[in-house]
Amino acid sequence: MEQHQQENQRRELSFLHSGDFLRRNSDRVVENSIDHDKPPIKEMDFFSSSNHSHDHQRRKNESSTHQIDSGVNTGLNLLMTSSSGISRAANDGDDDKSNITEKSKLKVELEKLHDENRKLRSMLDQITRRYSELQGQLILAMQKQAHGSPPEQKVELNRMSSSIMSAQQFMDPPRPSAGLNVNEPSTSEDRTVRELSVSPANTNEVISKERDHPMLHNINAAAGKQVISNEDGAGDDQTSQSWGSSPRARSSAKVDHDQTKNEEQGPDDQAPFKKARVSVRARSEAPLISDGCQWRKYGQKMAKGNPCPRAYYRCTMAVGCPVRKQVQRCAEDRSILITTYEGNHNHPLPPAATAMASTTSAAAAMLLSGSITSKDPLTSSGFFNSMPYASTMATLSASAPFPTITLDLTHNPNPMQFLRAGIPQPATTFPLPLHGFPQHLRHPMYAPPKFPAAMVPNAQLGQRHASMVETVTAAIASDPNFTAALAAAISTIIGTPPMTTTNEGDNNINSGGTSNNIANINEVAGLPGSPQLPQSCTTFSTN
DNA sequence: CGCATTTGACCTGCGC
DNA sequence: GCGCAGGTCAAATGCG
Repeated sequence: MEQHQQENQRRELSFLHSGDFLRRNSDRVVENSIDHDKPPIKEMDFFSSSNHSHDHQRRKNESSTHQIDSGVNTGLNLLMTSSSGISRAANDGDDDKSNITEKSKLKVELEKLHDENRKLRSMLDQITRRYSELQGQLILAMQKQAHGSPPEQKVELNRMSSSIMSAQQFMDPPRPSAGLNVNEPSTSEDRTVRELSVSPANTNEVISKERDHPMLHNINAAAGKQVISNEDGAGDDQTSQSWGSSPRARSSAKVDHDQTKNEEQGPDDQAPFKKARVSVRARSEAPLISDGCQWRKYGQKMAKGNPCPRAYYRCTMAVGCPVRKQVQRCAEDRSILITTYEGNHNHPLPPAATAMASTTSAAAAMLLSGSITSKDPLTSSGFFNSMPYASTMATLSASAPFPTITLDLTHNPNPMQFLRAGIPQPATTFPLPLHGFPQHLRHPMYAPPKFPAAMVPNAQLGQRHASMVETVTAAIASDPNFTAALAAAISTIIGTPPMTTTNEGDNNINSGGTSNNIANINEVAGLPGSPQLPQSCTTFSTN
C-alpha cells in the first residue's frame, strides 16, 4: 500500500506541478481508495462537479492512468458514468476476482480524480486570491499615478480603480472564489460557496436559497443593479425589484432598496440604480428570433414612436428565472427585429444560447463597469473614449433610462456596430440573451459543452435556435476586434495574470486607437465581478 | 384539459 | 398633482 501511496503522490505531482498543497490530500486519496464500501453517489457528485473543469485535466489523467495501471485497460471515459456500466456489463462473463479488482481500481481512479478536482479548486482559489492582491496593487498604483497626472488622466485613473474595487465586491466576500460553482461534496464552507452560485445540479436549490441569501442575487444580477449590500444581506433582492411581479412586491422591494440605499450609500454615491440591458438588432422575418431559451409571452404593448407592438417575454426554462426580453420590430425597417434582454438566467443555458449569452455578458460587463461607479454617466465615457465599443456604451448610459448596449447585427461587414442607446432608435435592437448563466465568463469550467441533458431543450428547439445562433455568432466572429477582445477577456478570467493586461490597459488609457481595445476590454470584462457574467453575467447582470 | 397567448386594467416612475 | 409611457398582471380566449 505504501508503494501505491508513493505512486499516487508521484502521479499527482506530475499532474499539476503545483506544490505542497497537492500533497496534502494525497493521504486522503489513499484512504478513500481503501474504502471500497463508499457509496456510488460519490461518482455522481464527482461528475456533476468536474465535468467542465476537468475536461483537459482528464486527458492528462488518462494517460497517467494507463501508464500506472498497466494491465487494466479500463477503456473508461471517466466522464461518462454509463461507460463504466457498459464496461462492467461486458465483463459479466469474467471471473469475479478480476471484476472486483477492476472495480476497486476504478474506484481508486475516481477518488483520485475527485481529489484532483479539489486540488484544482484550491489552485483556483489561490489564483483568485493572487488576482485580488494584484488588483489591490493595481488600484494603489493607479491612485499613485493619478496624483501625478494631468487632471483629465487623473479622473480616468480614479474611475478605473473605482470600477475595479466596485466589481471586486462581488468577488471578495465571503471568499475569493465565492462566485465559483464547484459542485462537489465537501465542507460546509464549500457548501456556502455553492449556495452563492448556480449550477446545473443545484439550480432549484439555489433558486430557493435566493430568497434567503440576497448575496446570491448580488452575484446573479450584479450588473445592472449595483449591489449595495454584501455584508448583512439586508433583503436587497435586486432582481425581484427589477422584475417584481406584483405591485405589492414591487412596493416592498422599493422600500428595501431605498432603505438600503440610505443606509449604505454615502451622499456622494447616490447614482440612481440603473438596469443594464443588451439589445440586439438582427434581420428576421420571423416574429420571434429563437435564442436558445424558452420564453413565455406575458404582455404586449404599443410603444411610443413605433407602430409595431412591443412584446414582453419571460424566460421559462427555470422557475423564477428573472430574465425578460422585449421584442419589437424596427419602425423604419420591419425586417429588423430588436430584442432587448434584461436580467441573468439563474439556470444553465443550452449550448445554443450560451454563445450569445457569453457575448452579451461581456458587453454588459463593459457597459456596467463603465457606468456603475460613475455618478455622471457622461463623464464615465471618458474612460472609454479610447474604446470604440465603450464610448458608445457610455453614451447610452447617459441618456437611456437603463444603460443599454446595442449590438447591431444587421450590417454584415461590421455587425458589431454599437448604437447610441436611449436615443429613440427606431428600434432595431434585437438583443442577445444577456447573461445567460453568468458564471460562464468567469468560470469557464461551467461552459456549456457538458450541460445535463435534462437542461438542454429538445433537439428541435436546438435546431430552431441554431439559425439564430449561427447568425449572431457569424456576425460576432466577423468582427475581429470584438472577438479578440472577448477571447482576451475570457483568458483573463480563466487565470492569465491579470496584471499583465491590466497594466497594458493602464498604460494605454489615454493613448487612444484601436490597439487599446483588447487591453481595455480585458480590464473591464475580466473584472471579478463581471457579469455573471452574468452574472451579470452575469455578474454583471443586466438587472 | 392543459398550456400558451391575448388583451384590458392596473401600477410605477418620470416629466411638466 | 396630473398625465404619459413603460411594464406587469391576470382573466379571457385560443389551440393542440
